[in-house]
Amino acid sequence: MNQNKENATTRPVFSALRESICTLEKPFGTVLREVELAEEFGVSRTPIRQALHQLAAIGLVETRNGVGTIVIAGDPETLEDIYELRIQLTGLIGQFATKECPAATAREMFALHQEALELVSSLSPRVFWQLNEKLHRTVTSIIENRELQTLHHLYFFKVAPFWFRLFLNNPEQEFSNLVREIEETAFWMEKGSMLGVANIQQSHIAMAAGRLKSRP
Amino acid sequence: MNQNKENATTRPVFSALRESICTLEKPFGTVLREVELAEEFGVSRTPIRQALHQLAAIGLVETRNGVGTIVIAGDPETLEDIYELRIQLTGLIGQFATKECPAATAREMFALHQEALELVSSLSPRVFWQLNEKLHRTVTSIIENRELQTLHHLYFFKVAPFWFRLFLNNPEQEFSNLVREIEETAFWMEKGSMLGVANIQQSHIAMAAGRLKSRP
DNA sequence: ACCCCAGAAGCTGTATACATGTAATTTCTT
DNA sequence: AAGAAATTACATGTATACAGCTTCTGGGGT
Repeated sequence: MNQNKENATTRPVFSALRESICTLEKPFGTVLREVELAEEFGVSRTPIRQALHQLAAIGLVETRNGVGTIVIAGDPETLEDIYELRIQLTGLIGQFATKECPAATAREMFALHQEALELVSSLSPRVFWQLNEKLHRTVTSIIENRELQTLHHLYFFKVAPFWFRLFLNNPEQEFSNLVREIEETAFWMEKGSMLGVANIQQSHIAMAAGRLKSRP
Repeated sequence: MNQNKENATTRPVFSALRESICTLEKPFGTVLREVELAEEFGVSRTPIRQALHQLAAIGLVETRNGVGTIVIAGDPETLEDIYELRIQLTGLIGQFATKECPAATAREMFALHQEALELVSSLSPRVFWQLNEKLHRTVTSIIENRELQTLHHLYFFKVAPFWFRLFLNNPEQEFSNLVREIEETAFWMEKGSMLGVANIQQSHIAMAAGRLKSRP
């Protein structure tokens, strides 16, 4: 759950695999084999195994003896459970956020909005992913309760495979939604209403969940 | 986070260590050494390391290169964060619980109450731990959202070291509190009000948090 | 007497060899 | 020819050897 700073070898493997999974480069059902990954990353099986175990711990993969490690992120069965809980968790941000919005954070969000406006025409999946991650990290930083911070971070990656699928199906629409989300978040941050930030985040997550439901 | 069913070797080590930590047999600051544990459990370092990594993933320990794995469960610094979030999570049970209380579950809780009444005089730490765990498992079973179930389970173990310390300081008081908690939970279960169950749970957790604050 | 640095001891991190589990394929039987 | 049992190929699980990092200790310089 806590992804530790730790091991210089395991950490990059973990991050790379997590991103591959969230961006559907390795979609639901993909089988990951330790020896293959070991050769790919140029390390032994040991750190690969550690990374896979960490991914299993946060529920992105499942390891089966004699078979392999299977990607279970994006499992349609658990879609509703994950989104419903994430919506509630996001609502809690309002209660556990900093009273005031640090000026630096608001500026960061405005800068992100500018950046997004410039890059929106690219429709690049990689850019879309990076903007989303930056938005997420900035919002997370205003949470003062470290436990909620950890959970919010965790569930970002749990829902990522779902909304990334939405993006691939309709890049223009989702990209413009993202720009609006960033804009509205920046607005409430400047106004200093952390409750507003939480509500906006909650709304966008709930709307994404709705779009997923309507088009499976 | 998910404690997998998995490995026949790693799993028992993980469970045993988790219980040792939660019952303060290995209190905050204890250093766990892989070779020692390996000899103690009669296995190699490999499964021990896996168990320790799992414990680190759920935030009960922290591994430092060249030093050892240190128990950080019960860290006074994070006490407030953990309890505040757990209180909120427990409140969510009301929204995500089964509509009706399964008759078997209510009966289980009544049986637990009887058992608790019989065993209360023992004041045994082990009994106290087991009753608490049973209460927890039964309450968890009425949660229909699997993600919330996982989190509720996770945070039970995260706060365990704190209330177990309360118990050791004042066994009679805490044992009688536990019996009341079980009794009240059983009452609401029989009434069929899952919201009532959630509220009772939330109250007792909040009260425990209060007791911890007043006597550090 | 005190401080600083070097070196040894002991820990975790990584690599690799071996054991065990799973599933597909092949072969033998009917 | 069809089906079931055995074998084989290949996956993860476990054990162990070696490398790198921390910390403590002891000796020498000031």
